[in-house]
Amino acid sequence: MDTPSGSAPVTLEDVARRAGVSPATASRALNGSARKVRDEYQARVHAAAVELGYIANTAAQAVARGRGDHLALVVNGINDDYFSPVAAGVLKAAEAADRMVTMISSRNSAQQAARVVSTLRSQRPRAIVLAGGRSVASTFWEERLVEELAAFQDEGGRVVAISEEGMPFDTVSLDNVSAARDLAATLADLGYRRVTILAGPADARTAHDRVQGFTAGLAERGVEVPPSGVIHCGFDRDGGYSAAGECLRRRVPAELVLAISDTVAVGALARFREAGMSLPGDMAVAGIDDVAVLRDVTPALTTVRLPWPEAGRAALDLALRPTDAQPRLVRMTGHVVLRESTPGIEGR
Amino acid sequence: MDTPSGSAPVTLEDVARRAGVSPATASRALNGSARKVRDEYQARVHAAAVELGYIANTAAQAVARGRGDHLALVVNGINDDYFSPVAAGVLKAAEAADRMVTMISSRNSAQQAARVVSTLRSQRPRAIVLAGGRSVASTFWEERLVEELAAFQDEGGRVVAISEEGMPFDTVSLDNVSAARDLAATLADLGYRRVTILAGPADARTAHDRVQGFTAGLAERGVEVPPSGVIHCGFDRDGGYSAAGECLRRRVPAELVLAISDTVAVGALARFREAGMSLPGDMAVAGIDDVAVLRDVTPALTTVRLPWPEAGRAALDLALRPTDAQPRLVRMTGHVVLRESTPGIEGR
DNA sequence: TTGTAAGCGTTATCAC
DNA sequence: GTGATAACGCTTACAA
Repeated sequence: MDTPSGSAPVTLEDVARRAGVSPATASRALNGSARKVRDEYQARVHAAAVELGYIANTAAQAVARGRGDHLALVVNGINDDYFSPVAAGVLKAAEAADRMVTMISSRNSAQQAARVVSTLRSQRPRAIVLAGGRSVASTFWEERLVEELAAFQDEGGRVVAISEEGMPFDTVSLDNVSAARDLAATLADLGYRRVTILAGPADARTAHDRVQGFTAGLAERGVEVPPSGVIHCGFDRDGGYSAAGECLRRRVPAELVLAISDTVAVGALARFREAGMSLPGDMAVAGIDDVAVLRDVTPALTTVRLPWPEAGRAALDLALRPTDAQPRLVRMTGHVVLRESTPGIEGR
Repeated sequence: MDTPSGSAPVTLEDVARRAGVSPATASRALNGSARKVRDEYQARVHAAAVELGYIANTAAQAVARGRGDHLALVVNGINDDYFSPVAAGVLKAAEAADRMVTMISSRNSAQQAARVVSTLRSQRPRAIVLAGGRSVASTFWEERLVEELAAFQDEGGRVVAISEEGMPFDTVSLDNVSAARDLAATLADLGYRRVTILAGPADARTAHDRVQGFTAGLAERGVEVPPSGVIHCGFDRDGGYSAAGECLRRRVPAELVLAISDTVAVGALARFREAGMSLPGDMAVAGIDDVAVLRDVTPALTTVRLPWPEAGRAALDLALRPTDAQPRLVRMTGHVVLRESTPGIEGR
């Protein structure tokens, strides 16, 4: 407790000596072990540990056991829409399982992700959870990333992806296609016919799937989106902002803008308002994700609620419940939330 | 590269053997060392490492060296207003310094924080950065936390706090008092006289300091805030929402609401709008922090921009530049940003 | 400069 | 059940 200044950390041996037992017994008493330790020793060791303020050295444990018992979480970026909800889900589950989580950002780049996984490998974590959408095409760095993860798995680590299906690892996927389809269909049913899609980056899988869903949902209701009605943009607020500008410039006749994400939608809202449009009167806007922090924008945003925290939880479950079986897949779906930004079309 | 299935990780010894040198030489060649290694061996070892796909086991390194070389970042919570900007600053600086960062949440509780630091200690990181405001009073768990950190420092780790001044560790502090004072004074100069303060939790140091700053800044301009004009609430959006409701209920005559944070301000905005008020016509609202994700609320929020990312950077600098000197202190200040939510009072 | 060998703190094996 | 003792992978005196 009141350790003298500049002291070295208390080791297991210190505890053992103090308790009058062997280091082996102390180890068995303090950390789990198949073996039982006599109650008296148990007590003595625990007492000694507390008195000395012993804290196990996890690095040493990792060396001895061949692998640490913590988890690593790779996210696209700290400012990413999905970071917060996913991380919250993972962290909560991790806490319940009494596991430490190392979070690290791959900054939206497969190259960085590959590097990051490589670094992570050196920590010998129990599992790596990779959160973040992949590319449409399989790029060099995407492949490198998969190799790196495969190598990790090969060494005895576990890999879980929260992303689109298709990686050769346990995966938790949110159904972007049907989320977008449901939203589009619902709004078509509300009467919208002339639709513009803010499509995000052409090479991002998540964006691609959602656009696919939008067009499919609209098509089911007999609504066509002309090529000029699909505007690609960045997967963030500024992307939505400039895409909305482009939308204005092109003078596409539209009564509804379908954005691939809430953040993009909010950017669009800002741009339209700047153009003097009345919202939602002059233009209806909807997004996907139901980002919590955006709940106070005006008009309140119609969106699809996607269970990101649950996905995080599920990912940790997969990570903690190893299996020899083929890669497992957990699919999750969202549900449409209608709000003020897309009033029904009464009499236009 | 193409490791056979189920293989054990490549060790330094494997590399050494392959390169035809001793493990010692391989170690010196791959990881920094005072010693020089003959160029030929250097090359051979590096080649062998690449061929074998060697990745150093940081756990083993940490055991051998007595301490790891990664950093740990303790944040209040993933959904915290300050999490994202601070973490971004820290992570960026860490990346520049080629350091891994373990992030972990203390979930707004000193008790959790103490526990978390204890766990972190077991990882033997180079430094622990503690981000998050402290309490007004020194509670049991606050003290426990400080003890835990002190013990860590005693063992040779470094501690840096991003919080209010006063902890016995290197500290980066943002001047909450003057931020609030500047804002209040500026708005008083704009003509506001009847002011209500959404004060946040009474025991949170950050909130306390900002309220102090508000009243001081107003007092300097001859504006008094009656006791009923100070409403305590949660340090989040919902806190602001309900406090604004309370404000309405009390029928406090006010033309300006000063919220201790942007998030609280946004909650208030929502509540006022719900009450049918026109904003900013019927009520001016201002916050503090300049949270990026809130930039699209309407009306645009007057606030004080606080350099959180820079604080994160500065904290990492302190962590990476050890010193024997007394705890160092880096003070940072913000600047007022006037926007639409607080138009000047023309003729009321 | 290089190699040998002794640690680092912990766990696992195997006698007792 | 317990305790030597040998790993674990790496670093670092100390010799050579």
